[in-house]
This record gives sequence, C-alpha cells and structure tokens, in this order.
Amino acid sequence: MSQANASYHHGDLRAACLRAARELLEENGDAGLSLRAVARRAGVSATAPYRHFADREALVSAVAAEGYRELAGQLAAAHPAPRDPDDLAAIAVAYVRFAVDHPALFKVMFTEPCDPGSEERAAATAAISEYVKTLVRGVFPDADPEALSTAVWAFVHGLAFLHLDGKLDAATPEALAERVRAAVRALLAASPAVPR
Amino acid sequence: MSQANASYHHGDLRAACLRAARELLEENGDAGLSLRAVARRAGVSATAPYRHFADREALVSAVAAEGYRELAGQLAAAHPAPRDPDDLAAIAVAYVRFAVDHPALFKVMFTEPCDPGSEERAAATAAISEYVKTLVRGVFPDADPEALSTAVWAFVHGLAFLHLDGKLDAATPEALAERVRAAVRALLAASPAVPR
DNA sequence: TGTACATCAGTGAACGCGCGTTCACTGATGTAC
DNA sequence: TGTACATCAGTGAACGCGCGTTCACTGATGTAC
Repeated sequence: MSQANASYHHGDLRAACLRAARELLEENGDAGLSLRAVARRAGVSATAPYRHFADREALVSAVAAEGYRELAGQLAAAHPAPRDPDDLAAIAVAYVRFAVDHPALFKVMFTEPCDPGSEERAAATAAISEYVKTLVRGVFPDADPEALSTAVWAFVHGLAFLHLDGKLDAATPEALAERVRAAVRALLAASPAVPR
Repeated sequence: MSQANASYHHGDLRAACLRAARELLEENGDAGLSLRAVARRAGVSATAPYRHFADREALVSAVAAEGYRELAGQLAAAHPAPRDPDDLAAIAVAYVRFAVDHPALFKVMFTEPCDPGSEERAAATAAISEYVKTLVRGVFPDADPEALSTAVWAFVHGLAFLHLDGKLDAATPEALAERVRAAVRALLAASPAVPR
C-alpha cells in the first residue's frame, strides 16, 4: 500500500506476501492462509506470488521460517544468559507469550503437515533443540542434558499449546506470566533442592 | 459394508459416520475430514449425514468427544491408582502413545478452532484437568495441586505434541516409552528427593 | 391378521464458493551500443 | 545522451476440484385401527 511505485512492478512483492500472510494468519487463523488470499491482500493478481514462491507449501514454509527466527529472537531477549531456574522461567514466559501472541503462526510452525522434506524447518527445530540444551546445561550442570532438555522443551511447549487452545486461561499478560512461573516453581519444588 | 440391511435405511448411520471420520483422520490427516468424504466413505449420499449432524462442526465435535473418552480410558488403564512418579510416568507414556497412535484425532481434540461454544469439549478438557489434579494430589501430597497439575499436564502434553510433529523421534513404542520415562526422571532429578 | 397412513432416513440435483495452478500475454525496467 | 531490445515481474482468463449446504423428493418402517 505504501509502495511509491504504484503500478505494475511492485518493488518487493515477496516481502509483501509474507507480511500479508502473517496478517491473514492473525486475523483468520491458519485456515485463512491461501495463496489467493495473500495475493488479494498484497493488492496483486492471484498468480503474481508464483514469481516468488514455487507453490503454497513454499509460502507457508517461508512464513514458518520467519516465525522461528522471531521466536529465537524473543527467547534470547528474555534472558541472555540464564543461570538459575528463575532466569529459565523468564524464557519460558517468553515462549508461551510468543505462542499466545501469534497463535496461528505458532501452529503453522509446529503443526502443519511438516513434510520431512523441508530442511529449513528441520534445521530451525534442531536449532531450538540445541538452544534449549545449552540453557539446560548452564542451569543444571549436573543433569543429563539430553533428557532434561527434552523435558524442559516439552514442558514449555505444552504450556504454550494449552494456553493457545484455551485450555488454560491467558487473559492478561501478567496472569499468564505468573501462571508459567508458578508451574516452573511447582515442578522444581515437587522435589526441592536447586542446582548447586 | 457389513450392514445386513443393504439399502436405504442404513441402520446406524451416525455410528458409521463417526467410524468413517476416524478412518479419514488416520489416513489423510485432519485436512481430509469433510462431511462429503465421510458420507462417501459411509457409502451414503453427500447429504445423508445431515440427518445425524447439524453441520460439519457437530460431526467434528462428536469425533473429538469420542477421542476424549478414549484417551481417558487409556490413561486409566495405564495405571489405576498411581502412587509414585514411576506410576505417573506410565500414565505419561500412555498419553504420548495415544497422541502418536492417533495424531490427527489428537490434533482435532486439541487444536481445532475450538469454539468456546462447545460445552461438550469444555467439559471434556475440564475432566482431564480434574483427573490430572487428582493424580498429582495422590503422588505429591505436599505440592500446590493447582500449579503442579498444570505443570504436569503441560509437560505431558508438550511431549505428545513434540513427538506428534516429528520434533522428537518416536520410531518404536519402546523407544518412545523410554524417552518419556527419561524425561520424567530428568525433571524430578533436576532436584532430587521424592514425595514423602 | 391386514390395510392405510404418518413418519422420517436417505436421495440426488443444484447452488455458489474459494482454492491451487496453467497459460499466453503485457508492459515496465535496465542494459548494450 | 538516445535508442533497440532482452529480461522478467505482474496480468487476467481459464481449468477442474472438493467443499458445505439447500431443496424437493422417495421409499422403507412401524403404528393405529
């Protein structure tokens, strides 16, 4: 819409498509994400996106990739170098926050058909997995990093999904944050003691 | 197919539709679940299901409700009265097992639009939530049951989703079970001690 | 026991929809001379 | 600096598809007499 160059050549249709896709996702949930709708919203003919995306799958994967990058950024921003469970809780809150703020995007990232072919996505989830492992190693140096990082990711991921699907209420940001922190605390207190 | 009464009156089309829906779900994922496809598979005209379901939503909700009942059954079967974390782990394994065995059904149960209107579904998730709370009270009598049961459900739910979406490998049933048990152990060992 | 009839489960044609994708095209851009 | 032309981003008509849902209908079932 803010394109100086009003006609024909768009300028950066690829970026505009991704933006449109994100908006559609937020507005209509992930059912509303079609190539045609994206083109429509980008103010372009139905077939124009094919210049930039091989097919619908490619668009969706690009959107998911963008989501992974953003998620990684927000986790890192939540706490740069977590040292104790409270720091970890701050990152957990950021993870759940991201899911609740971008529910449809989050679903696209994690529950789309997810053809095993998409290396981009496999790489992105591997990166998250690595990141969690690093966190866990920093905070629980004595634990089995493999098993514990699986557990931690699962825990946080589950919190995200339960809030996302309305199984847990996420009315206000602070209530959500407190609920997440309480869950972390409860889990660690289920058998007290802290990493030495 | 095994209907004695070959023509016109079906006998129990409602049940046949639910069965067909389940099959389609397993075969084509939750994208393949359409009223028309269900009718086709049930060997009936496209509009016949309308005798038994008000609309697509109603069919989907009925399928989800069936799923909730089955899940509850399998959890209860995994361990009738869990007393310690190992018992709990058995139930966790059953939960993840269910998700992996019925991936599309599980997604329908937990991630479909989930209009807040469906009381049936709200009741079903409330029941799961209560059940988990009871378990947690039994196994960790000293913990805050609210916070800890949220944490436990999230953990298990996250494990389910990560396996479901291929983020964690679930090649063999035993590997999956062992991975789940390892995660439980790791979480509790992150700070040892056991409920007294 | 036999018949008339109301009920209601299933039919099938039809509607309008949005989708992904193809195709031959057009017209703006930028480069070579 | 000015023109010829190749490139390539976007157009728009068209395809075939499966969908949810409506409608007037038909024919099997079971009940009342």
